[in-house]
Amino acid sequence: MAASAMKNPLTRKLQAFTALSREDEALLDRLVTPVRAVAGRNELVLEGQRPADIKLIVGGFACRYRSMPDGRRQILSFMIPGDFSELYRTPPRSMDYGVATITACQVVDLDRKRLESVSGHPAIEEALRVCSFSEEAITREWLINVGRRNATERVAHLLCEFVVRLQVLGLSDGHRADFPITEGDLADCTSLSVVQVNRVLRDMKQSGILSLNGSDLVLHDLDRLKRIGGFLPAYLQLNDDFLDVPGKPGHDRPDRRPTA
Amino acid sequence: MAASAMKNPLTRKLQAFTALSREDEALLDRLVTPVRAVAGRNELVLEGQRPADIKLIVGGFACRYRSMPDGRRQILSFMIPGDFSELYRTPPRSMDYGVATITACQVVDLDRKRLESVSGHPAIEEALRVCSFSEEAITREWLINVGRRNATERVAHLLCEFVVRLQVLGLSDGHRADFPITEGDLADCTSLSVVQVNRVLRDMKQSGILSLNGSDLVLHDLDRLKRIGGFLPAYLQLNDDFLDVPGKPGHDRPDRRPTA
DNA sequence: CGGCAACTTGACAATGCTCAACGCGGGTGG
DNA sequence: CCACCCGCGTTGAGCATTGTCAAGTTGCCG
Repeated sequence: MAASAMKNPLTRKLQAFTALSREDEALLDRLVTPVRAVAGRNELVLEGQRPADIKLIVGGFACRYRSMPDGRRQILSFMIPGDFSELYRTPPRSMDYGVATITACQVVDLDRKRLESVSGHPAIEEALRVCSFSEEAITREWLINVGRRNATERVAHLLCEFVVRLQVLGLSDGHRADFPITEGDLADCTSLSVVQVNRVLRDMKQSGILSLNGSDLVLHDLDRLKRIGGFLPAYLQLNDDFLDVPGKPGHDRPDRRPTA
Repeated sequence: MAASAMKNPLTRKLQAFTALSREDEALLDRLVTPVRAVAGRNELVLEGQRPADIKLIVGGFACRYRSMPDGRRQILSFMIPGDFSELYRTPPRSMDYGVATITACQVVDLDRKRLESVSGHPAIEEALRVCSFSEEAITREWLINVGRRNATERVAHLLCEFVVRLQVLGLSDGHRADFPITEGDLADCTSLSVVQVNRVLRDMKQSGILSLNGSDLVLHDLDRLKRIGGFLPAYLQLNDDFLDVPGKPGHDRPDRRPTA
């Protein structure tokens, strides 16, 4: 696993969907460069515009969002390392959402032509298609989350999804993660008020489900959290390696964290 | 419009995205056959399954949906004539949603191979890509709807979207439409209770915004409805023919408070 | 004519929002 | 170096929107 920790986040993510050859990996390595640093709380793509190139996050967290006329914001999806601002299809007349960093990010500006260099590499193309489906499924899941789950369930589901996605990248062992997301961000994801998010987190801390000091998130009782949120990870379309084996309460996978 | 009313709904929809040649139209005509009749309230694709072929609706209304453990249902999108159950990409391991008819429908069962016969027809491929983006944008819009709009706004937005989409197919003049959707269906779309949907519709009828007798829907004050719902149709990615001319009063910021 | 699905309405309950206030820490400018 | 400020977190009180429950009507179809 030490070698795999060196892989770039895009490769890691796509390998969670489909097996890739060494040539595929080499091509992806070439794609993920040059990297540009962007501070936190910065716009990457403005709402309603049609950016010249596609942004690929390789470090840090960003989000797609929409602003409401009254100034409120709805986050449409989290973007974590390995995620594109647009996915594998002809761009539309104009984007219906914006993209902004949450934390400081490392970003690759991908010319659309350059992204097409993957054509002729069926495994990568297949992985990108599954990736595309996975993202749509996440949006559907968020619609369910906001529409049909109460405050506690929403936060629980969101945390479960987040940690699984990080685990794919080797950024979490499935229980602990660096979580620099503010309560305001969580509120914008779940369509709750900041106050309500705060209360939900307080209750979860008090019942020993999780702890959150600064940006250090620890999920002490992941199974409980999954049950609360009704989290069933099949929609993420991941390989079986990343999905739970049913019946195992504490499925610890040793050492996914490079430095701790 | 008489000749164009003869076109099949798929052709009409795709032409709202991109211009098509006569050969393209002929190909699409061949695709939309044979047609099978399905009664209302019937499953077309079961949740969690991976159907052998793609369903294309050519008549009637259907929906994508998810069932919750407590038996409630969330409708993820309306399917109207011209809509596919899956869109233009490699199918996933399993579907995270089901597809069911709402009214009696006419359905084409499309072998995946057969759908690939459009390759080599760039205009159709382009239209399908835009179509795909449009559908995703609709899902995002629904997430906004459920997350950030109150009951009146949600219903207003849903009705606006529905009528515009029907207009593209020639199934509405933009003000009147056959609307065989029950209040229960609307509740499942908007994440409201049936009771609340009923109250919203009652208020709208009383304030003269719309009337609804049986399945005959008339929108008397479309601009007001758009303002209430904050409906801005750009996300549908339609040709300018189908979009509002800017500068009309309908483009103000939406009313935040409900009508009464 | 009976039955069922959809629609309708009122009364009540609850989930989560708004408002307001305060703590805390890191950064910044004087 | 210190004071201030701003973003973030925290908490309580009151209340609005919407859900739940219950009951009754309508209308269609067999």
